[in-house]
Amino acid sequence: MRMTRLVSKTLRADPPEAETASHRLLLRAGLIHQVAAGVYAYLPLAWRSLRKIEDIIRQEMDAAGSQELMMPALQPRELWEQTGRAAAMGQVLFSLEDRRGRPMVLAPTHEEVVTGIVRANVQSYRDLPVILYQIQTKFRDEPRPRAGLVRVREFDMKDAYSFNADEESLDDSYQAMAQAYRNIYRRCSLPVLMAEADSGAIGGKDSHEFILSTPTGEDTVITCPACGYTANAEKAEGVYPDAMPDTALDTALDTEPEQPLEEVATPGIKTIAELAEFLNLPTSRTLKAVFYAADGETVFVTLRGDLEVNEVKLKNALHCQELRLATDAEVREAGLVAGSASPIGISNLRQVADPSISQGRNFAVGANRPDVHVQNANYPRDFQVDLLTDIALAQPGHGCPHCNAPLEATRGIEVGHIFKLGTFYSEALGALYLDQEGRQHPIAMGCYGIGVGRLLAAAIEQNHDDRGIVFPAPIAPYQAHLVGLNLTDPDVVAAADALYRELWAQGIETLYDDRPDQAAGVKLNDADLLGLPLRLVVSPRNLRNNAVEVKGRRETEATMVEMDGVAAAIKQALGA
RNA sequence: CGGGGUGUAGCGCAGUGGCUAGCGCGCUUCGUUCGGGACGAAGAGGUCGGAGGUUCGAAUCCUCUCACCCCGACCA
Repeated sequence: MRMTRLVSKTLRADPPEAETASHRLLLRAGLIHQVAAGVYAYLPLAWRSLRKIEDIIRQEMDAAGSQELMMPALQPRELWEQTGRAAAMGQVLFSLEDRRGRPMVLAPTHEEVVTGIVRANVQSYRDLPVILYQIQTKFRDEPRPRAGLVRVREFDMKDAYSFNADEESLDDSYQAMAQAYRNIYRRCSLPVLMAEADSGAIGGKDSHEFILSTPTGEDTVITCPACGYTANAEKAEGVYPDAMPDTALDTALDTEPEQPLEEVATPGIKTIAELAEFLNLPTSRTLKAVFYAADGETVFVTLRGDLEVNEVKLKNALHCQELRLATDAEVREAGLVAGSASPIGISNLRQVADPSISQGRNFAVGANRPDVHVQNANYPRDFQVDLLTDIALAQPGHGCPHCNAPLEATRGIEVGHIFKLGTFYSEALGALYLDQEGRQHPIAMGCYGIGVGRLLAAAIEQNHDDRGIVFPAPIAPYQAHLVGLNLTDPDVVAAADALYRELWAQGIETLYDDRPDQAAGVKLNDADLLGLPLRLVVSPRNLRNNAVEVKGRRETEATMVEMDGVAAAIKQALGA
């Protein structure tokens, strides 16, 4: 490709609206063009890169025994009513009407349609297992698109669906997909973490996310450096620090006898931090009360003062669709005193608590009266709860649930997610098969997603320097960036043109900076910005030595190669 | 949806009631330059996000509205 014919232009300065590296570089290098919030055109350079990612995905998916197909993005809304997901997805589901007024949606994912396809085509255990995949445009009306291609409303996703006779077979498909995913990321030069993840309201047993560690990521992953335990923070379990054996305080806490309840005046004290300081106690000797609205019902949540609520765990525990913090009005209406609320004496609300409330004794807690707290609260002596279950957020420093070593936290971008779905969709949509004995069963399903554009963004997030993108060779739009310097010199033009033709003839994808009127600095800076693996410079100086200058994007020093041997040298460099 | 911010030339910005709306980059033409973002000269390019209002007069003041960005609850 000649740069004089390339539609996109590089930007001289960073676009001010772009915060994250990938967003900034995608815009600046002319790879994407924004059309609306979270809606982007992929310009030719990006599209070449995306197609390479797709090729890698296809090769690995095919190798794992799955079959590619293509499903429609436009679907009847009715299909989504059947599984209840129209309501579950809410505003995220792009909805429209056709000319007859029939409700339609732009699909955010394809479980409904793919299950229908399998229902129509699979009747026997002999037809299973099946894994189907596509690479197709998805639509999600996200509340807040952000960071360029990281979070958008229209995006290309590789989505795969496995259909198996039983759980054991499902596990085989799941493992095959997990391995395919690892291969895909490795081939894209992306070191990912495979983290245990929440499987969402639909349920199912296993779920893993593939997270690329970057400081700008939206997700937090909890890892154990000792045993390798890795889980999304929303899913992760942690052993609370007080339960760890080596603090004197804990031993004291465990043996301390329960003391009688005692009111204490706490003027103006509203937060846990203030309370702990006022009473000269660690926050782990207080109880924290938080109020949520779960599908409209106000729920009273208690956990130890040093812990935070994991809303995903709470949502799963409550089996509700919508969970949010209760508003001030709802709190008042329920008769609660924000800043001094207490589970003691609450009888009109559903109460949920974390087991941490019984790790330790004689807690300080609110008194349900302003400016008063209570000391020496003990569960279950002083209050009861309707549900006692793990709803705490694992935090760095907490103990690993497997080996008790201190956990660490990492930010990252989710670049893939795999789920065991179980039989939710096959039951809702009647995708059944007959086993050897002629008995009917719902098909066990799994689903597996990779955001292709997000993967490109993540690759750039991970592979760049202060001069620009550093494309991993397998996903670079072109392999070589041929720069002609001083192209007003006919000899240089002739030599560069000839080399350009030769490289393509040798199968080396080459971008040719044939702009006649740009200064050397502009061209070299653009080459760094675009970040193709190899840069070749043809110039009068090099031509006098009958040589071409070759430099890898990550290298600081160039090497001179004889003109005749350039193609061979490039092939060797790219092969290595 | 809550909070914060921005809309003026292709891009980045200046312009707080007064003449024909400016600056830098980019773009066009000519000339000079030519290895890390050149120089000179001459040009082209604007519904000042949109609608309504106030005023002799609005990019500027008021009302409404739309779009986009950033921070929080969701996901590939």
